[in-house]
Amino acid sequence: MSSRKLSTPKAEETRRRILQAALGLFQEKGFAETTIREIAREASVATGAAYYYFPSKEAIVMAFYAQTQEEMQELTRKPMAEESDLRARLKAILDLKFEQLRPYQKALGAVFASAADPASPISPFGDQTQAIRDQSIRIFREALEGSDVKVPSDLADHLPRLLWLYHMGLVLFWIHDRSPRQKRTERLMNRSLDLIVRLLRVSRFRILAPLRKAGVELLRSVEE
Amino acid sequence: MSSRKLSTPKAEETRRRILQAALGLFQEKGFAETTIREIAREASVATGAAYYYFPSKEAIVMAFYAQTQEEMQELTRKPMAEESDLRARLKAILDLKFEQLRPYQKALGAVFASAADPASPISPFGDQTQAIRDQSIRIFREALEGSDVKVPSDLADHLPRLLWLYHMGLVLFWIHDRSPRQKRTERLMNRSLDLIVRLLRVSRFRILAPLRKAGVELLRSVEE
DNA sequence: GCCAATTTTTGAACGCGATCAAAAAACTAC
DNA sequence: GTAGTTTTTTGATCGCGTTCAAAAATTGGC
Repeated sequence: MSSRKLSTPKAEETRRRILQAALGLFQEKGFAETTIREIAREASVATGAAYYYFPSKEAIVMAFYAQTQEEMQELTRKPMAEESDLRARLKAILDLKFEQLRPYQKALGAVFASAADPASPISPFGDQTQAIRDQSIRIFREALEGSDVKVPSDLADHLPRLLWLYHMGLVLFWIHDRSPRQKRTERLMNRSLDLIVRLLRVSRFRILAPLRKAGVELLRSVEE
Repeated sequence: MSSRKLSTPKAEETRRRILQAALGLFQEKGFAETTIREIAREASVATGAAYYYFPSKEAIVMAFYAQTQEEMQELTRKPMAEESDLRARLKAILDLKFEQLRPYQKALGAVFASAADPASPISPFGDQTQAIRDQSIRIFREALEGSDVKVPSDLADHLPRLLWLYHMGLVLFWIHDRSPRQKRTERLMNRSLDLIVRLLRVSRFRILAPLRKAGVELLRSVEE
């Protein structure tokens, strides 16, 4: 994440200035179009200073990940305490997420671009993002555990990860969504939530047990 | 794709030399580590020549897409004529795909990296790759139509796209798969194929009709 | 075969992300 | 306060992808 063991003098302020300048510019012009030189200029430091605090341009995005994930942890606390219906709990998480990411929609296109490259340091699936990812998955675990839906235990083990993956897919769709006010994402979210909750409810039926078992086997084989 | 309206003198040969040099180097060292200067040197042309034939480094990858897709069209002809079991037909397609891509596994990481960026010209989901994508989806349509499985027509409309998406997911998994001889991908492929075929077989059951309908609604909302 | 028009090839130049030796500032112990 | 050490900042420098004006090669009409 950061290249420094945050030695926390007042010059830690510089780091914040650089991060803030970067996010502002990412928001304004996107990730690829923002140059390190601009970021540094905006933050009133020399070009090299950005590299003193962040090992790369992409690492700045990592810092952004971490920051938004911490915010999410806070933001979801209230709805998780107030609501017990699973659909409502999941919708609350997703709504908060999109509200939080909205200003960065354009910038995130380029960020997600690294999603699929195992070599990229900012891949949401890579080693370097594991801590942040785990924290994000935990939110879905809590959403499940505090809800009224009872899921077969073999399936329940995999559900938080699966829901996290689902939410990443939604974010990916949202990034591409050029419809007015992202109505298509809204529709997809509502319909997919319906389907998910219905699938979970029928997942306990005896007739579907062999199918469910095949599904769980599949999930197990993915998780090594 | 190509920047030239392939004026087809013998200097079209140059284009082939550049593409071949690029693919060789991508295979050897990966996409990001291969420089345009190297490609040009390997092809015995000046740096700028590469840009005369390909608008960018990424466009070379696009040409690679197109070429492999044409090969796939050829390669799948035989198994599609010989086999009628759906699972076997799908497995044949996937096996051929992985066999074809194996030499480029490392290079493809970087290629797929653009998958998620709507702005990237080489995103497999973007406008510029539509022709190639459609051709790829057609292979799955043929695999379905020539098979023995009967699928409800509302679902059948969406299946080729869905199977294409599934196959992209598998390729993505395969790129990340560092297990010996990609055994994990092999396992995931077999189990997911089992599940898909089973799901298709039960998709006609009356009891599941409402669930299926919800699923089809979901698919429809994605496809605008 | 010749010359004008066109296509192809060249390599210097640009701004980029990133690096690093050295300068400046901040901190520590006395 | 001062000297020595560490942290922070600087900007010149590197090789990269990409651009482009100009040179070279090719083509087509006569």
